[in-house]
Amino acid sequence: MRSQTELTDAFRDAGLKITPQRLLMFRLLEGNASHPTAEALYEVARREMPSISLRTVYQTLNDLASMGELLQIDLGSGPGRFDPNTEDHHHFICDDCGSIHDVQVDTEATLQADGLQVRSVEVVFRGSCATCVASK
Amino acid sequence: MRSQTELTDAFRDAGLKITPQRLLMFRLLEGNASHPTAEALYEVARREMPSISLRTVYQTLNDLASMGELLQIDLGSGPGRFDPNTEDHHHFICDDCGSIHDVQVDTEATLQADGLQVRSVEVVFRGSCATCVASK
DNA sequence: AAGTTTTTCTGCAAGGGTTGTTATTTAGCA
DNA sequence: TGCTAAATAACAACCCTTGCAGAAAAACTT
Repeated sequence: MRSQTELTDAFRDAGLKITPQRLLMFRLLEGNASHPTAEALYEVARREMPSISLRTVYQTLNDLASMGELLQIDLGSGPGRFDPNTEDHHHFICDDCGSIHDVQVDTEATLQADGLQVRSVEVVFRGSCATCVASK
Repeated sequence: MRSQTELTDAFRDAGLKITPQRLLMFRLLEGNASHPTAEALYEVARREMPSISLRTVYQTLNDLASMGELLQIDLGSGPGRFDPNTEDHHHFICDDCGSIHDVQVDTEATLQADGLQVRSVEVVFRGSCATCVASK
């Protein structure tokens, strides 16, 4: 995700208006490596802006995601997670505590199935994170 | 997924009973490479057994999945898909028509993040399948 | 700076997919 | 054949997300 200043320009360029709610979201997401849910962001946002609605949080997250500023991670169950890190990376999910960790993997996977036009690759690792391994 | 005979034994061993509903599900799933949804299986099952409930379909799918006889694939949105092929393989999802294709990939991905105890790896490729590429 | 337009906001209702609940039925065994 | 534990069908409820309406606010215009 780009900086608040750049996002402001990008939103204006896209014909979207800059509102206090959106600025707050930009701020909460910048550098956020916790892979938060919409609900979690909503809770934090409410401390600064009690009147903000969950609907607006979802709306802004969707806007950012469709602009490519945000990645949405689906865990198969439970709410979706959002990741402002749009660099090429993958995820490790701790089955014990649910935490998500960014991981770099050299995937030079070669598809053997011919005729398939690959547009994206998502790799999800599951297991136990260092903290949970230690606490066993 | 194992054969109906083996599944019958496995269910009995686990203290689960063999019912007509379960036998029907075994049959519908054996060798099924269509990655069906619960709903889709329900529709097919109803033709043979009109009284079967969607709840029972889900129940049996969950039982099979927790016994490791079935894999559940999550596409991020829409209903979950089920795969009786439990061999080590990955998936290619056509973004155009939604079809799912099994693919073999040599993934010798080496995790660089230390301390993470990997238990499973899920790789999801997205793009356009051969059929959809041809129809463009 | 005030008016106007257009977008966004909030609050709430509704949606899809899956699971919980419960009374009734059934499989498996003595 | 009768007993007991488990499975079933039907229905309600759940979670997460999106649709909708009217009120509010941002940005453009003059």
